[in-house]
Amino acid sequence: MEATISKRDKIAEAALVLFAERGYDGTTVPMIADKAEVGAGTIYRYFESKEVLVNVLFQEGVARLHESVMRGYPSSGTIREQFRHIFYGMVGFAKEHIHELYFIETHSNARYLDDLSRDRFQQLLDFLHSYADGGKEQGWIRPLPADALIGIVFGAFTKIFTLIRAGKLAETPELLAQIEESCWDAVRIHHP
Amino acid sequence: MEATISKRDKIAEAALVLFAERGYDGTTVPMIADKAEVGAGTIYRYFESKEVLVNVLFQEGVARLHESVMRGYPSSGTIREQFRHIFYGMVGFAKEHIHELYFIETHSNARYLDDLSRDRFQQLLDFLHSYADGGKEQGWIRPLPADALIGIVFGAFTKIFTLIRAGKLAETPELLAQIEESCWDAVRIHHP
Amino acid sequence: MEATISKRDKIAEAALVLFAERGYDGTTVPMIADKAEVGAGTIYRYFESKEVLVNVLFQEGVARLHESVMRGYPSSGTIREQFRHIFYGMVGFAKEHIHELYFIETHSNARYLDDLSRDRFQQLLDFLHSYADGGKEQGWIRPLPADALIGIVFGAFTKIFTLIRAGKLAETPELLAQIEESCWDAVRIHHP
Amino acid sequence: MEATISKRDKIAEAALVLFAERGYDGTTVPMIADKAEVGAGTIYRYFESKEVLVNVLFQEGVARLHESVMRGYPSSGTIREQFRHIFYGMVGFAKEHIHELYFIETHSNARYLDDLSRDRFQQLLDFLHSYADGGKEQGWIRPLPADALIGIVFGAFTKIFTLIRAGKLAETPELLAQIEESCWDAVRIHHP
DNA sequence: AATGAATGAGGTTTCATTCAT
DNA sequence: GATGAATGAAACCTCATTCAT
Repeated sequence: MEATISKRDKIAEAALVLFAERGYDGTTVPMIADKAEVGAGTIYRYFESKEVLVNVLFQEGVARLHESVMRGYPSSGTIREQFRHIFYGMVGFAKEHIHELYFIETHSNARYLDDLSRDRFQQLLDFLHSYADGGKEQGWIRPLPADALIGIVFGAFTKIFTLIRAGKLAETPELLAQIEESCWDAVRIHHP
Repeated sequence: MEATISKRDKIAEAALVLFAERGYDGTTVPMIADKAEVGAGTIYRYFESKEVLVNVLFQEGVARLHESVMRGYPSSGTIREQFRHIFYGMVGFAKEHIHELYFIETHSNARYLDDLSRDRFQQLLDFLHSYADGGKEQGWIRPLPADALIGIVFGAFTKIFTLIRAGKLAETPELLAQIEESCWDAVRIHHP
Repeated sequence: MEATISKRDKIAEAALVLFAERGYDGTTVPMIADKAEVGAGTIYRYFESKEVLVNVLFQEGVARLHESVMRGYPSSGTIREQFRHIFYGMVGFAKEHIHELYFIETHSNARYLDDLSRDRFQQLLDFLHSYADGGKEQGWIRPLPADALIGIVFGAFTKIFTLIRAGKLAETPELLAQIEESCWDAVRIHHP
Repeated sequence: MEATISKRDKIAEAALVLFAERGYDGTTVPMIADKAEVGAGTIYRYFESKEVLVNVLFQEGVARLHESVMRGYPSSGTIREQFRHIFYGMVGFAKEHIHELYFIETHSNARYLDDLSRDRFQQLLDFLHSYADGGKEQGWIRPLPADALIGIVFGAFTKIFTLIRAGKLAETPELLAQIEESCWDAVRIHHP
């Protein structure tokens, strides 16, 4: 009665982990039910179908990631400060729920995502686009297409956290600081 | 006799594209048969099972990627030259078959990979590890764990080629040159 | 106390309509609960199971139909008068609850009817049998098996009321009078 | 290899009997597979879904019934002769496959019938309508709505064949002749 | 060698029923 | 008494694999 995790949340959590580990098609509803310790039928009281479930998880995840990146964004800070903010926003998000970033990354192009899911993800990309465009205009960021710049950082970052999640890399403040610098060096212009 | 070779290859090619686009679990054997324009039963003449098929494709892909990266490797060149060689080896591989790199990337941790597949992939990683370690020893590469360094470059690179494959980025020599520089800047030490 | 009675009746009424419209197997307990505006669990306070529910409804329906046909039966009237009485007894019953006759008709041979339900229905048939046999003995009714005679009238009658229920036929005293005559002509002997 | 009943036909036959005996919702796909002596999956090679199956059976049944009633129809015969022809067309159809008429009768208003099924059934009704209207114009048939006239005959007829199917009535030429006369008397005008 | 019809295990989903509130 | 969340057996359907042709 007190501090009980709701069934809905247990299901969502179990599904997220399994989708991240095995993919959507490799995860069965009974697997989710087992991990969440509920009956298989119970899942359908909270989510219309497996497809709706994955979309809800994706939308919620993207919303949280968006929020993590945006909260306290230094709109009038330097491009460098803004980059650091975005990076550590992603770090905070990834640390909070180690599977969620990987889930979003691996599912962002999935064929079973509905329009709303695609929209929400696009909104996040739009924000990053505007950051990249601003940085390019001010001459701090390389003159690459925004998609490429975002891809480089996002690609490198999620790969690193995948390694951390797999236990192949130990997450320390020092490592994160170095990765952050590495990513910044990947996108910034280097003046000789 | 040529028809026989061609049939096995049509199956392999169809399976590779589908696995890259829909994942292993999202691809059915009849789908592969349709795309390869063979009967479903024919697939089992060439591959014992769907699982064997995905492992064979993975092993062949990794072997080709390994070969692309290794051929003409400038063992006595500079770290910078070696980096460029590895990068353009990956480019050459990715251009040759746009789906194959993505297939390898998305399947390299899959639960259905057998020991041989994991081994072959590890051999490729080992080579990259030794490159990274050499670079660090000589003071050209950041003092990050080799896994992290490889992750950054591999993560960024495959993300970029995913965007190219999706048509969101146009592949030009200039773009590639910039990406190469960007990746190098991500891992090298910047002297003031 | 009145509310209690009303709740049982709301369930019975909702179930009857749904069983008539969708059949027993096509009707779910939640559907009945929705239509009756009660919780699904409440149904089980009044009826042990879905199967018990359909049997109770059937038995009550048959009892009411029997009653409608028997009340005021002119035991010493002519065969013609008795026929008219039975016919308008069925009409009265069907008008009182347009779904109930169809429900009885479509469920009278169902595999889930229990012995009591079959008995009650047989009692009604027995009464009609004795009427038919009497009519045949007196030379007014065709020398067909009683089952056939009853089938003809019952079959034609329920079909007509199905059309009325579906709105394809308007129920008027004139129509009913003609149908009554038509049914009588179907079973009586025609003297040249 | 010779005179083997095709799997498709075994499935169709098994499904028809079960749908007639237990209704659509009361029949499960495994039941059909058992009765047809095929694997459950085989059904889906021939019919897209259970719903498609019931529609195909309905359409084929209605087409055969229509054909039975129309073949050799005496367009220039008397109303009486035409009635006899239609009646014995139905008899021929019902005798050929004792379950099929009952299947059509009980499913003709089902919610899962598609537009084509409804259309085909309406075409049969249209033919009977035109017969009834012709008979009324010529003063041989009672001035009732065509739907009512058809309902009376169809209702009585299927009820009788249900009794025959259930073994409660023995089908003899004499019985059929009497039923035919009875039905005719139900719809014709009686001149004093 | 090549096919694709056939299979049944296992996938997603529904639903009669129970039971804590 | 009344509820509706929870359940798991069983529904419909898919698909990896086999095998007669």
